[in-house]
Amino acid sequence: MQMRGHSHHRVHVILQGAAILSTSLADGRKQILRVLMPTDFVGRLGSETTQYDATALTDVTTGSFSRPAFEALLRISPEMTHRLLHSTLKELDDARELLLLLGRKTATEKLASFLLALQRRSQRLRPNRIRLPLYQFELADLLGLTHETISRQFATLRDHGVVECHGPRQIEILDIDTLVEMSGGDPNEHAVSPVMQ
Amino acid sequence: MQMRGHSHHRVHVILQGAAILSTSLADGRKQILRVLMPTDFVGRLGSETTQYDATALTDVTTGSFSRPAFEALLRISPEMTHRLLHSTLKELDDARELLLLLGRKTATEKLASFLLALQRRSQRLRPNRIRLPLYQFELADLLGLTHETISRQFATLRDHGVVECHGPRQIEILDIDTLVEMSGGDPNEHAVSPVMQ
DNA sequence: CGCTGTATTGATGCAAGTCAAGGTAAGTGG
DNA sequence: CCACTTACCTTGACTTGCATCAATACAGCG
Repeated sequence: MQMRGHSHHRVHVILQGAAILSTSLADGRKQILRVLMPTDFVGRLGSETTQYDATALTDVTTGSFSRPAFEALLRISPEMTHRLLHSTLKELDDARELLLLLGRKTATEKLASFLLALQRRSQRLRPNRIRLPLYQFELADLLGLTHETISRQFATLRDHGVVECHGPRQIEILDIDTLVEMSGGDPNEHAVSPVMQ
Repeated sequence: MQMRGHSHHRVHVILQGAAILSTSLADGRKQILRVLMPTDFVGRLGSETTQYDATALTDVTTGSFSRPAFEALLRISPEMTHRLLHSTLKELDDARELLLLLGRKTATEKLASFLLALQRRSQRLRPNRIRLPLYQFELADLLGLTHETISRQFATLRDHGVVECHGPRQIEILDIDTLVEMSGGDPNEHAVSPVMQ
């Protein structure tokens, strides 16, 4: 699957597999905006103008609506509208987390944060063993780095015994406390008493 | 106005004035997520966990709902739900534009892009005269730079005759073509023919 | 076996950060 | 009115984290 700008004015839902949503500049610099997972929507839901690229990471199966059909569905079903609203709000929160990462974190913190977010998300048999959905060179485009820097950051994580790599896109977290330390911390951990003036 | 984490589980609507929505790391590094303008919503709409800071830039008047009251409103009024959905989708698009800027643009491109976005938005008497809603040091926290870098970028824009500064937070765009050139361009300008495999 | 695509590692350069010292303009109050 | 403060901006010297460029390694596979 490779789509430019969600052609045909259709709305898609990811049913199985993973994909990435990205945008890029004229000279080829690319920024991945989101890793799309099952239940995620893709398409021109809001503005008529903004277009993104969707690229499959694995085999993907999707459901698909024409724009008018989708709008009719929303008109008929408040239930559906609420679900879409909540998933959009979740996407917005995820995007904002990424804004902080891209704008203010160092390379080390970026990778550590990403790995922790991934671990939080994926509840697997062995929780410290995670399958990376992306290659290192794709990770670079998600974290706003080069693939060389990603490789070097993985190397230092390995050297410090924080993670272990088992083949490509397969890593194991050995020392999660150090990883948390290296991540620069969550924004919400320093929550202070509510104030309003 | 200064709020930490939208206390009281309330939802607010900006009616007049401007504010910023931001988040920050434990050590003080800060990322501005959005400049809030009239009609923007603030509050814990989606997740129960994520908290942001809202800070007024000017005098601000807001409308306010308790969380249950707001949820009741959404249940009763599909009209309202649709409006909220659309504004959330718009916020998501804005956030994604900022993701590209933070992850992949240079300092020059960041400032140029910001000024162009500002000009696009604000339809004023003299279109090339714009009031910056933020001080330079706040701009730094929006664009993922330091205030020194912002100042230097303004200096080079001035030196090249692209903009002129009339007092703080008041600038005039003299050469919009060069500014567009310096902005690195829009992601959508290189749109290719739609493909889907 | 030799591609092709991904990852590693080293050498070097530079954009932006850091540190530091003013500058300017708008208050404030003696 | 003028010292003094406060808040924002500017500029310079220096440092550094990450990018860039380049070479090599490695694994899967047709």
